[in-house]
Amino acid sequence: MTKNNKFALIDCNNFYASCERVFEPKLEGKPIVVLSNNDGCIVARSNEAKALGIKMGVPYFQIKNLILQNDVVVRSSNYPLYGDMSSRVMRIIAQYSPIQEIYSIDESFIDLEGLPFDLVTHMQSLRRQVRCWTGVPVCVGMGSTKVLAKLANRIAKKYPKFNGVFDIDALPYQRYKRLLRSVEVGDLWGIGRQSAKKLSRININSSYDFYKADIGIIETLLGVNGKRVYQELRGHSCVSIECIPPTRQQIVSSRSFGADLTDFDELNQALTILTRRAVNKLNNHKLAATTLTVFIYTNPHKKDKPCVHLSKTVGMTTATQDESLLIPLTAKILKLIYEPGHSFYKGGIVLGNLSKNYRQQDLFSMNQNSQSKADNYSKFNAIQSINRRFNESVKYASEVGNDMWQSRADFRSNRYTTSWNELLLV
DNA sequence: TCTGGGGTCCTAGGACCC
DNA sequence: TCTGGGGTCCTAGGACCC
Repeated sequence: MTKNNKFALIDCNNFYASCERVFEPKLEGKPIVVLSNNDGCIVARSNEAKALGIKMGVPYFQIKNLILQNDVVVRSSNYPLYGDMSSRVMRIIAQYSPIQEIYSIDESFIDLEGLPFDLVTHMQSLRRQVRCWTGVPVCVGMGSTKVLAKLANRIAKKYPKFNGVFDIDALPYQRYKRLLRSVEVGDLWGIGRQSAKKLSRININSSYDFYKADIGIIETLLGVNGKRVYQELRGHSCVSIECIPPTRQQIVSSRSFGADLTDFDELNQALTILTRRAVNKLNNHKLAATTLTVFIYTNPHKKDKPCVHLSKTVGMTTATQDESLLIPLTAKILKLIYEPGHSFYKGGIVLGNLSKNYRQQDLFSMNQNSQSKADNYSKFNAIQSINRRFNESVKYASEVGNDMWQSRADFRSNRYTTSWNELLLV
């Protein structure tokens, strides 16, 4: 290690559940769960819900009884609300360090190295300010590597005596050792279920077992990623902060449908709308794509029916961001892969091989009537600006249909911060 | 009846080249 | 009987993250 790194990980506590509470304070102290799209699985739980033994990721229908018996409050996920709350939290965090990485919707790393403050006090004031300005509770973990900051955050959350801020570097070795013994290796950042299983076969179960292990064995078993975690756990920083998000490689837009679909037109409606969403994202990032993948799946959980994965990728000669090309192309690909007789439960599209959108011309189409190209381009722009202003009011015919594909969201709260019609009433 | 969505990176294997 | 060595690129699948 050449320099003394110092990272902090700020993580919102039970983020989605906390966002719901901000706008419904009567939920304070009650068990809350938030469901995934289509009200399928549990994706967030308040502490009270965790205490009831509700696990992350379990299907909602499997624990419906438990939920009813314990008066658990259920919410469908409300991404416009969470996304907006997240950006408010992130802006506050940014004031506490010049170097910030927004790692996920509810987590941010900042670089604390060289800051002329007492770091624990500095982070306590961050916590207070986020809580006070947004209503969202956060905890802060500090360490000389990202893996250690993550681990420290766990401790900050778990033990109230630290008041939400914990610096793992401050521990003397004996206590650090004890801490590692109490954490399963699979709870380290970067060690997932499969790796934990492999490690368990050679009697590595706790983080301390992992810490003590031979680096060669770890690399053989887990590859470079495992080796990185190992080194970070020993205080050698291998993963740096990324202030600028790397250009994305692909844009995915997919859904499990509200009901199983068998009909071509129903599938086409769903995929058209999903394509439009992906294209909007593409344009927001000022990117263009050269490949388009369309896929439809039957439900793998239904054991009595064959599990069918149909998909096809096509490449285009030039990178495009034009929905008037991509939407018909989706329909064309769907026609190629579609097989009648199956019940499809999920589908989507992937835009791949993304590049910066320079509106580059195809070398081989230079001779084409450039006037028709220009017409096409201005039509595309006109539709886009109308849709931005009037809420997606110009549609493709294939976007209109029976809406059978629409996901369930039976328990959605209001979009309090992003929709005029859904403001909080006082 | 009912089982998320959106990403990244790594690795192994195939195709291809000289 | 006997079938090189070294390299690149692409893709599919696996593992991980939230």
